[in-house]
Amino acid sequence: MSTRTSVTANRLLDACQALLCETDAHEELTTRRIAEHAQATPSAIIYHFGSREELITAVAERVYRRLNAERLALLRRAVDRRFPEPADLDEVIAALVGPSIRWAADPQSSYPVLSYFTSMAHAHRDDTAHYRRIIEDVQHHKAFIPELKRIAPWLDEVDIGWRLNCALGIRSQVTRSRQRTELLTDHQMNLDDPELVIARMVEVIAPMFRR
Amino acid sequence: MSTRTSVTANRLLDACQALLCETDAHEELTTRRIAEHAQATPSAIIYHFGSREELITAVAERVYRRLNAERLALLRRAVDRRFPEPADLDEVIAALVGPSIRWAADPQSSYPVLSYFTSMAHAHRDDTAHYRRIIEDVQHHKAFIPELKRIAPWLDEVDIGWRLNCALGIRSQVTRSRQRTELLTDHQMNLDDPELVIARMVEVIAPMFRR
DNA sequence: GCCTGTTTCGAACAGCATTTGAATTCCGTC
DNA sequence: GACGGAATTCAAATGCTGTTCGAAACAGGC
Repeated sequence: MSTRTSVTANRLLDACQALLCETDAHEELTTRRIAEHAQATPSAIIYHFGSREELITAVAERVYRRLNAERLALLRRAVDRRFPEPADLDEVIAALVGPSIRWAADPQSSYPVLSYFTSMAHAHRDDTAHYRRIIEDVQHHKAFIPELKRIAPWLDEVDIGWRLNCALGIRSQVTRSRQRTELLTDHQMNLDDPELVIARMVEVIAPMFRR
Repeated sequence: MSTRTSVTANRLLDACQALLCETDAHEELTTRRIAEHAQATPSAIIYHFGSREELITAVAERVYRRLNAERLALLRRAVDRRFPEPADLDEVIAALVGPSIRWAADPQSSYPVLSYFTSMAHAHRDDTAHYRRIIEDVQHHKAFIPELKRIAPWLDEVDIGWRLNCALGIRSQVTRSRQRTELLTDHQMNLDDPELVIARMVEVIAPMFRR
């Protein structure tokens, strides 16, 4: 196997990402089509990544990293703005859920990669690390715990983690089950405006951290 | 195609469900293996159901129906207990999320079917009805709206639907991302005890519907 | 007995991810 | 510039997959 950094490897990553974002027909995400799109052969995928799944995982990891960086940058900004006082709760929650919501609403973004990847990781719940590894990486989320603890010191760390987890569940529901959200709200909510959706989420999540 | 009710069709449904529940290796959910387990041939799957996916969908539908019935029975019980007063909020929320949580915690249950099915339906977001049909069926969830409206009359129907949707997101997070939940709560929460988890969820969801 | 419609089955087919081994390209060293 | 060994590419082959097809087996009404 190679270093995963050759020009071909990068073209494969880009091709895979493009196919995941452009089309909704993920049936067509075959090694042959990815390779064709990258001007390579299916064997190149195996050579550089070991398997088709590991290529997809590598793509997802790239995208995840960008999303996480955005999240953490927003958290830092929220903290800095009030330091040394605790950050504003609404702003921290917006930092937590905002990037996902904005990406999911933007048809230009790479969000479909994450959407597809998490579905797959859940379906193959068995499996050899490489799917789960990314899904279970909660370090960036854990970064929110200390600040939330400062905001709501009467909650212990378990309570904070539990509420954080619930907030993430709400986020997933909104980003990944858009149509269900629409049906339950009778199409009265404008899900195309991410800032409005974020405000709605803050409105529901913030009370979890209040007395 | 047949009526889907012949003895062979039923054996195929049972075999598919058994394979989905028994093993974690869903790679192995092939037409040949399902057929073998049902003492039939792969062609029988096509003949009775049209495709492998439609067989899986039929299995999921069967399981969904049972879960929904359980949910609605609990809702009715909660309503009847206080009639003509509005039902107890905590009890209504427990009716909404309880069955899923209990099924997910019970290794004997058919919950893996739903877990697998929803993942697949999300991954193939493109697609021809037959996956989505079940996922987007929110009628049983909508049944909760009128009662929640009686409990929290100061919220309009959109607010209720939105909060209901958020509650479902929390439920999904807990049932489907168990390990993430464990990590965020530092393994301090006993996720094996469904009643304890339900109580924790009520504690977080109920405030959404309070003034 | 036959005939019609339903159900089963085995043999094919196209497509898939991956393996293999040979061919090609690359690059530091002579 | 030429050599040698490693890194990379590729075409062909392997063993899966879901599905198609046509022939066989079976059913029940006349």
